[in-house]
Amino acid sequence: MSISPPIRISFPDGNVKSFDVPPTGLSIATGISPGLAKKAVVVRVNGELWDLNRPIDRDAAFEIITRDKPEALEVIRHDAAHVLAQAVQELFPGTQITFGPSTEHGFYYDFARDTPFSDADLASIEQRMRNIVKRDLPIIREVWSHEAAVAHFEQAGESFKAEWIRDGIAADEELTIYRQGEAWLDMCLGPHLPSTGKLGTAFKLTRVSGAYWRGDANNAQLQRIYGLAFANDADLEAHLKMVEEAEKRDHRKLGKQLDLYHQQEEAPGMVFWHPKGWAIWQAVEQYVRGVYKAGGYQEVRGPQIMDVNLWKKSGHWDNYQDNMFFTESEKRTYAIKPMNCPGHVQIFNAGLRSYRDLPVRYAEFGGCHRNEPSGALHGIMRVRAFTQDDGHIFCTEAQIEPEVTAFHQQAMQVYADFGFTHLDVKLALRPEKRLGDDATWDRAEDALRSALRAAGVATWTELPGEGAFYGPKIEYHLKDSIGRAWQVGTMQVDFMMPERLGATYIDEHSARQHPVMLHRAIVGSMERFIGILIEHHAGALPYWLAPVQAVVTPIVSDADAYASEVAAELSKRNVRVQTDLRNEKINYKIREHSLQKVPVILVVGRKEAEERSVTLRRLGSERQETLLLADAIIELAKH
RNA sequence: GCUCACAUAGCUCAGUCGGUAGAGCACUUCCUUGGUAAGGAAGAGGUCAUCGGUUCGAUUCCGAUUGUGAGCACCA
Repeated sequence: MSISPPIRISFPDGNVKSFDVPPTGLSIATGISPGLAKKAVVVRVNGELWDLNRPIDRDAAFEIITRDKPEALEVIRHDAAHVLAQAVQELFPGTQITFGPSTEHGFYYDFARDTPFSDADLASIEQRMRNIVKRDLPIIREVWSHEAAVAHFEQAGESFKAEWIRDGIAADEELTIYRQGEAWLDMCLGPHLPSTGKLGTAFKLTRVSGAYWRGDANNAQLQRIYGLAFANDADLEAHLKMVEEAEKRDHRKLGKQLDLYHQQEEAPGMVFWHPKGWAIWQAVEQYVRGVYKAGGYQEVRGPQIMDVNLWKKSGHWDNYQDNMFFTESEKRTYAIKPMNCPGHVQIFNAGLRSYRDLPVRYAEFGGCHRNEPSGALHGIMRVRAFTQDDGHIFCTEAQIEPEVTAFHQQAMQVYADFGFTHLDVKLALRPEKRLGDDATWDRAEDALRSALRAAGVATWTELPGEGAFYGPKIEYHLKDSIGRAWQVGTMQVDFMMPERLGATYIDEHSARQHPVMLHRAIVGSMERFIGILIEHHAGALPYWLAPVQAVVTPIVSDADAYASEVAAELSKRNVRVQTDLRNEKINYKIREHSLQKVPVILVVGRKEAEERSVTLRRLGSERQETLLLADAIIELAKH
């Protein structure tokens, strides 16, 4: 028997300890203190997370990850997924396991089973999970050969697992199996907790839904069970509270409560804007119109329908015919426009352009219709009829970078003006189905990268395969009240469309050239953006966006005439103001207008009518402030 | 589009193990003129999403359709 050299373990504080026999994370932790061993979830070995009971067979930089660390939470959640899988297989034999990762707040696991899980099943599955935790089954890591694993899963009737090992795992990749107790195992990269008891009680199954095997709609439909999991009960409780609060901000709920818009069965995915909702729209539109102007854009307007041949030329028909609406007249088929760019190209083409004219910037509040799949519709965030703050810049290749940089800065200013400080910047790269050659795509993608750098963006996420069929794009994403991210702005470089639709300009050598086309939007869809605004501000829009900025209400009917006069004066200064002359007590009216999120309530009684003053109360404050009418007008007319 | 769930008054919801329905708020009328988050009384309001089946009888059970919700897929 040869004597192996001692194993050197170095700790984060710089200490180094030698072991003659490979220690485990748990044994090292126990050596330090039993308390630490109890709190330990996994260990970090040379940067990799390892199981507590996996022998450390090499010299290593070593760190103990306790339960309160973010990395530990991920392990806990992943473990919950495994416990869920075991519970389901114990209760419903014959159900196949597939995958079950951790998520932002918990975990899910996808199962293959003919009968759907019911809500009642969910409750009994959760009970069984708690039972498995109580049994405190040891979780053990084993390394298997591919053949053994395939044989095992096939014999067990787990065809999805067997398929994944064959197709999804490289032959030279280490394949690990985690046993959970005597009878249950799953293939998994790990790491895991040392036993199911360590999972604790802070988990909860939330819902069951469909998902596709390997994320492809052509594959088998699986059943996904979602759950929440946290390190302790208090965190789970806090999360549930937060979700409850977030649901109160849902734009669909607030849209109804604040009487902003409605949707109905006869027009799925379309919006009926009520006066108050449309007032918000107008405020946003006026603001964006100013942005167009400041950015050197000329506002234009194209037709709503155009001959389908134009859409065949542009390539939209090939890619999106299933998602386009068509109409027909006198034996011609027209497409209801799903985009504004071909229209803008027609306007560009209507005259002879010189290189001296470039860049040409067109903008439009362009109404578009897209026949989105029914399952995609969501309030006013994802609709079939929407309006883009769309713009197209026709320019030379050299002008791309300054144009993109200027756009980025303008976009960030717009988001800040609307109260958004945090947003994600992404760069979507060439998709599989695309126009143009790779060299052109290389140039387009690099142009966007260097423009982002020039604009001072330090980090962005690159999304391979997510670009438009005609070019790569920068995307700006905001999150809704329940954490779902929505794309708002975009900037896309397009070398294809001008050529396809015959856009040219005359260069300095009198030669015809195709310009580069930049597609850009800042708020994106007006509908979606207003939905996000409603949620972000929980319905209490800032004064300049509020549909009703002020309500004037008398205390006694003797002051009705004065209240109307105050409202008329404010209205003259373009304040969106209403009166409330109803025969109700002031408490009642204050409550109602406060719930309607009106930023300013002006109360007038006999005293104010005599003094020609108003008593002003701002939303969110109980403070009252009496001002002379003349001063109040100046104050409220400031937008 | 796929899986599952849901659809009752303007809104939020209850209810009917099959005998055509109820509350609160809102609305209308009357009383009340009240100083900063709900004053009181009376009244009116529903083909229980649509279409079909089972049944003596369907809002209730079954099926289809439409729409909505969650997730998946999609998002020019």
